Amino acid sequence: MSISDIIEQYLKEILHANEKKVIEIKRSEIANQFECVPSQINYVINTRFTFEKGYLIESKRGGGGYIRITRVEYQDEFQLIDEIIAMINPAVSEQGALDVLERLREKKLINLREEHLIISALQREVLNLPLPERDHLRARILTNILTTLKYINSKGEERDGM
Amino acid sequence: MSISDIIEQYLKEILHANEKKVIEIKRSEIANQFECVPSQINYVINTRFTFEKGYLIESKRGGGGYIRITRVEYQDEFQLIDEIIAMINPAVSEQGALDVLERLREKKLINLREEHLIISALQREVLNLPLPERDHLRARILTNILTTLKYINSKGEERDGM
DNA sequence: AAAATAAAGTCAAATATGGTCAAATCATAT
DNA sequence: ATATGATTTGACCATATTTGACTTTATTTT
Repeated sequence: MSISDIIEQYLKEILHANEKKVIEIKRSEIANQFECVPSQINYVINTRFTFEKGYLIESKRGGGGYIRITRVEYQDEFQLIDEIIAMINPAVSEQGALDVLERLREKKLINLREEHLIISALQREVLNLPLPERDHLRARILTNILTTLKYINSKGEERDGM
Repeated sequence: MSISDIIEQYLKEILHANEKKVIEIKRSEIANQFECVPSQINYVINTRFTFEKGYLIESKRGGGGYIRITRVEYQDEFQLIDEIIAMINPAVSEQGALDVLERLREKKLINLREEHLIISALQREVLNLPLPERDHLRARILTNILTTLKYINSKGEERDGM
C-alpha cells in the first residue's frame, strides 16, 4: 500500500464517518502528519477524489487557506449534461444553444427563469465577436455553465421549488 | 478562519443589526480589540466592504478621527439594478462582478444557485480574451443578464420560492 | 503660528497557504 | 528485461493575509 493509498483511506474515513458530508483540511498539516511533500496531497485528491468518483473539491490559498472535500452522489442527469457538452463543443450557434436550453428545461434541470438568465449570457449582440470566434466563446461559456450545473446539483443546494 | 474574516463578521454584525445603516469605528480601537495592526482594518475594508458590495467608506484623520461604513440602500430593485449597470460599465473585473453578485444575493434578487450560474458565464478563463476587451465583454454579458433580471422580476415570473 | 499629538492611509515586504508541472523513482505486466 | 503507468519529490508559481515603516491630515497645545 502506497502513502497515497493511506492518505486516501484516512481522508475517506473521516469523511464518511458520522454523517459528515464535508471536511476541510490544511494541506500542509496533512502533509506533515504523513511525512510527505504537500503536493502529494494534490496527487491524492486529483487521482482519488475526482468529481466522477463523487467528490467535490474547493480550496483557498493564503493565510487561513484550506482544501474542502465534499461527498456527493452521482445523478443520472450528469450523463445528459455531459452529452450536451460534447455536442456543443467546440462551437455552438445561438439557435443551437437555445435548443439545448429548452431541452434542459424540459428535463427540469433548469427552470424558465434560469433559462432566460443563461440566454442573456449567450446572445450574439452581447458576445459581439466575429465568427467563428463568437460561436467558440458561446460554447465555452455554456460549457462552463453546464459544468457548474452539475456541481450545484451535487451540492444539494437550494433548488427553489423546481 | 483568518482574523480578517473575524473582523469582517464583527463589523457586518453591528452594521446589519437593528436597522442601522451606518457605523463609525475608530481604527485603532478595533485594531486593539482584535490585537492586530491598524492597517489590517484597512485591508478588511478594502477587500470586504467595497463599493460593488454596497458599502460606502468615509473617514477622517487626526484627532477625533474615524472610519464610517455605510450600507448603501436603494428605494427599489430597479434602481439598484440600474445603479449596478452604471457601475460596471463599460468594463468590470472578475472580482468586481463577484462583489456585485454577492450584493444581489444579499438583496435576494438572485439566489445562490443563480449566483453560481452567472459567475460561470463571467470567469476569466472562459471569456479568454486579452485585456481590456475581456473586461468589456464581461460588462456586456453581466449588463444583459441584469437587464433580463429586471424584466423577469417585473413580469412576476416564478421566483421559485426565493 | 509652530510644535506636538492623534488619528487614518499607503505600500511593500514578510508570511502563510495552496497549485502546477515535470523529473525521478517505483511497481507491474508482458 | 523492458516498457508502461503510478507514485513520489521538489522547484517554482499564485494568491491571501499579516505586519510595519513611512506618509498625510486634523486637532490640540504652547
